[in-house]
Amino acid sequence: MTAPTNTLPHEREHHDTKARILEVAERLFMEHGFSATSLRMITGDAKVNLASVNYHFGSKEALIEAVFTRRLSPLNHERIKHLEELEASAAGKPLSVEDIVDAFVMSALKLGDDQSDHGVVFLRLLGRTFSDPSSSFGSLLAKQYADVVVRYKRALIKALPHLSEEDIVWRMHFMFGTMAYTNADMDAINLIASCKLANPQDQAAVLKRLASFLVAGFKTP
Amino acid sequence: MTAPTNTLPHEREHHDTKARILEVAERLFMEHGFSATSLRMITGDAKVNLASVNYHFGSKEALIEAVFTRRLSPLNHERIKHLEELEASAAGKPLSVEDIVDAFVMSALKLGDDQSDHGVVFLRLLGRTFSDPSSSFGSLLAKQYADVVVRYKRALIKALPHLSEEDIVWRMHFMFGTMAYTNADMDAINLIASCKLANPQDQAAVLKRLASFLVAGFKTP
DNA sequence: GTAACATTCAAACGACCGTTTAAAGCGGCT
DNA sequence: AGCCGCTTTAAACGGTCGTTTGAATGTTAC
Repeated sequence: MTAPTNTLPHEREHHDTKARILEVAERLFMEHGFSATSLRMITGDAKVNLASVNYHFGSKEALIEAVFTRRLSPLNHERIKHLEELEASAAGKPLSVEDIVDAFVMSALKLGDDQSDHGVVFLRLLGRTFSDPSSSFGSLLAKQYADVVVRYKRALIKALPHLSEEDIVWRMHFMFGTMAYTNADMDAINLIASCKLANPQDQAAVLKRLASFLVAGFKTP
Repeated sequence: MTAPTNTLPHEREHHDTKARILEVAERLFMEHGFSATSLRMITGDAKVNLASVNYHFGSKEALIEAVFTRRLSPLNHERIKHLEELEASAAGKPLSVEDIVDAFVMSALKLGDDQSDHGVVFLRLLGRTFSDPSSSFGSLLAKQYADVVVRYKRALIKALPHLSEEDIVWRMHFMFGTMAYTNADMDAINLIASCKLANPQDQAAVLKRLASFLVAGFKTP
């Protein structure tokens, strides 16, 4: 039909249109949102033909899904792997809240598959999407996150046995929210600051602060 | 020119078109986002003529601004008033973190000017907008929040003298984020839950949980 | 009544949207 | 050579967008 089959004809003759579309789309979606980013903006920036998107992905919505699964799936697999390693070391004992939150938050840093800040760009996109009402991605995100949620919830229940499940659930909700927003609107910090910040874009340092903030929230009785 | 002058002709003959536009717009913006909500959707739901928006507000963007200032301004004034009352009672002594966070978070509940949940609807819209990249509202929100930020920051610095200003700023950033997301995506909680929650839409109870979560985050060394 | 004003209305404007089409380009193959 | 997939291209499609227009409608003041 249309999409590339398994046979890769000559792998990367004249640079892959598909990959460049994904990259530019990710950036523009992050900058302008989904419905405000037109295919003409994407194909224009990527210097490919307008019809390429529908040829390679089928539709704009399918492109959005592709942008997501490309990054979100590795991220959540990393989160699960990270947690499993902790559980293996603990040998049945409950994990510390510190370790659990750390695993969830810091896994985001290991997204630097190839290049520098691609992972961070995607994190911001992800944060913005969590509160984007543009339908249908809710179920997509739900599916992608389902396993992560189940496992971290189980670990937190074990780590905080004095809390009810309802408490755990709400605090996880708050954690997701803080995480999403922190990455989404990193510029807003300057609104609050009005003083020079040491490392306004040192992701690792920010996430460390975030983690300790969240740990304290989880631990409160 | 176009907009209604100070002279109010007969106050409310055939119910005010302008008010109904504002109300419907607020709801639809919340449900679908800004760029995905068309003026035809708004005027259709509000049962007013399409041109009414441009007649009464001038443009779509001006309508969005109107939707915001109508609700956000009273909210932030309430936050400031709440904080000032605490400070008056304290007579120069530092406030407790509990009181400060409580004032910020709970002020949202006092928005029920006239009706039931209009305030909550707006809170969700506000949360979604915080991470909406649709430009220009950044400066609008910044202006609306400037005073609130300054005062709460000052109060928190006094309440937590052992923390650096940088710590305070980041934790306020986290608070803003958690607050925004919590109200924006109240449905996502069901994704995490998979167990029956006692009060999934009792705003007051949720905000109480949120406040204690945030207080613990602020207090951590 | 009528002039002046404020509001509503149906219709149209040009611009941009996502998508489709049909032809052209191009590498690998026999 | 010629054919065959795959990919790119330019152009157009129908539709929706925000906005504007000019006439109709109501409302107030003299």
